Amino acid sequence: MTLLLDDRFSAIFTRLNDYFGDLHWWPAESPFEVAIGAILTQNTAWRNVELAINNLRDHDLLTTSAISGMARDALEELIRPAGFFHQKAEYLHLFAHYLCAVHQGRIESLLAGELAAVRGQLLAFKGIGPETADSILLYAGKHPTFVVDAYTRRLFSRLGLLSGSERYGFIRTLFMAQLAEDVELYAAYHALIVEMCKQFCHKRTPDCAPCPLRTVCAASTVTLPLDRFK
DNA sequence: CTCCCGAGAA
DNA sequence: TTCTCCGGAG
Repeated sequence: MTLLLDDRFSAIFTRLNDYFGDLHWWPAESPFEVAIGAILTQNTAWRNVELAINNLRDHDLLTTSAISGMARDALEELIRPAGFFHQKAEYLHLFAHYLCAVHQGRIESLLAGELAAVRGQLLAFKGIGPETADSILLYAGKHPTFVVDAYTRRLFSRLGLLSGSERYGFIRTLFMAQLAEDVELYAAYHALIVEMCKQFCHKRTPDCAPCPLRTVCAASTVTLPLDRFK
């Protein structure tokens, strides 16, 4: 794949970072809690994930051994607010069981390997796809991998930098090729993209008028002169 | 492609 | 009532 350097990817980061500042992602108190959140938030509003995680925290169940040891139906009830609770309970169980059986219950042990190798191991789990794997790798494992989600596709297609239908791996590789290999940069950028879409770049009716990227956005409904990106 | 699912906003 | 939400499996 041939990729030409395009400073717009860095320019967008700068604009977002100037506007939103440090968002302090990922909101979690431990690497394993990051993984739980990453699985629970699949196609689910973070608000609902917080309800589920708080249920687990209130019962001191945010550990691999606790998750692994509890009954499936009890786990389902606690994570119910996060939706898709039957499958997510299975995913959490499978992951926690493995960590307890092979890594003494320490996700840090699994995440300690090389990026590509650990990524392959994560993707082998039922319930962990590319976005969930990259979220765990980046925010729990501090590995330099870029997280691509529906927000990334939507924002950058509206900006005119993606069509939106590219494969996950293509978009991930594109961002990593355009940016310095930096865990903090990748972590902050993904957080900024999420916040940007939650506040302005909504799916159906984007709020373009107050959007901090309106002057550089191809899809902005705000009428502007043609001096974009300068 | 369809299905999985609750919660709050529109 | 419908839509959307920090996707993934079959």
